[in-house]
Amino acid sequence: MNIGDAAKQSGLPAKTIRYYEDIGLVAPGRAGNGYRDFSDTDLHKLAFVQRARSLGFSIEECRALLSLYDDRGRASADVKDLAKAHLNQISEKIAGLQAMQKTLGELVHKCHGDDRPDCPILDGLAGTKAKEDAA
Amino acid sequence: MNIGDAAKQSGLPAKTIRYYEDIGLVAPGRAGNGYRDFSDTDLHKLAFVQRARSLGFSIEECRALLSLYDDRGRASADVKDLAKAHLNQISEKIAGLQAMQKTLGELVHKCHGDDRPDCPILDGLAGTKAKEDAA
DNA sequence: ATAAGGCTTCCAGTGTCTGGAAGGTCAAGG
DNA sequence: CCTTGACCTTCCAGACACTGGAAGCCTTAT
Repeated sequence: MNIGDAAKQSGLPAKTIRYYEDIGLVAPGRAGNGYRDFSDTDLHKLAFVQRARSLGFSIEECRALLSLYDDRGRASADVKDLAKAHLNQISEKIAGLQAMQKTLGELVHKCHGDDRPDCPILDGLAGTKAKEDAA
Repeated sequence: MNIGDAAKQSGLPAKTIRYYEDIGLVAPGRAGNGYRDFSDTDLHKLAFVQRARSLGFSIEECRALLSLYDDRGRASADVKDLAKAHLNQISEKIAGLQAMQKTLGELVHKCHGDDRPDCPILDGLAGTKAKEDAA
């Protein structure tokens, strides 16, 4: 199967698939004309990586997951550990974003947003009047 | 003021400050010896950018905010629009991460995590048994 | 024969720094 | 005066995960 069809079936752009080959995530064979030739196994791996990436796993985490997937004798605990570590990273990112949301939301709330120049958002960013002064 | 002190006062690494000069966010003067010489205004700008970055604004958004900050005649509505657009981006990121958290959390929950190879996480990523089979 | 579309490789750019090398400057101590 | 160490300078390269584009070969249809 050529790269265009592999792209359609895996949901990944052809460019990305070539990149994945470059970094050694997949190793499709080659047809006589030099075209990449994707087997079913290759396709499964691509789809696997696509799903793992969509869950936020880094490329290196995907590589680790793929090698666990290939290892018939793996311990599911190893996979679970990797996934839990990633869940922690996700939670931290969410917490960070929620903190931003709260702070910025408060500033936005305080800003009247008309054509006058006075702006609590800029004041907050500048560090002047950072605390509420008769909010 | 030298870059080391500017770094301490703004909370930004010296490397980052040099980078910000490179891309034109700040333009400190130079002392006779070639060292950068940061004025109070430069320091304020650096601290401003530091805060804006910590709220997740991109460099280009920071550039826009700085120019609004410099513009005594700005309309606060312009600032508010920028901030609200950024709040939307934050909300979208949070939603995306929460979706990942939910999906991955369910997979982790289903995985017994012992030394046997059977692993619902890998099955889920592989697309086989993606739906719960007697979860 | 030709044209369209898919495939190949390679180079460069995205965004935001970060690390390191090679070398100039400054203040303190001997 | 010389050395040492901390600080400063510039420039190059790398990190992440692609993405775009150019130049050129291969396949298929007309």
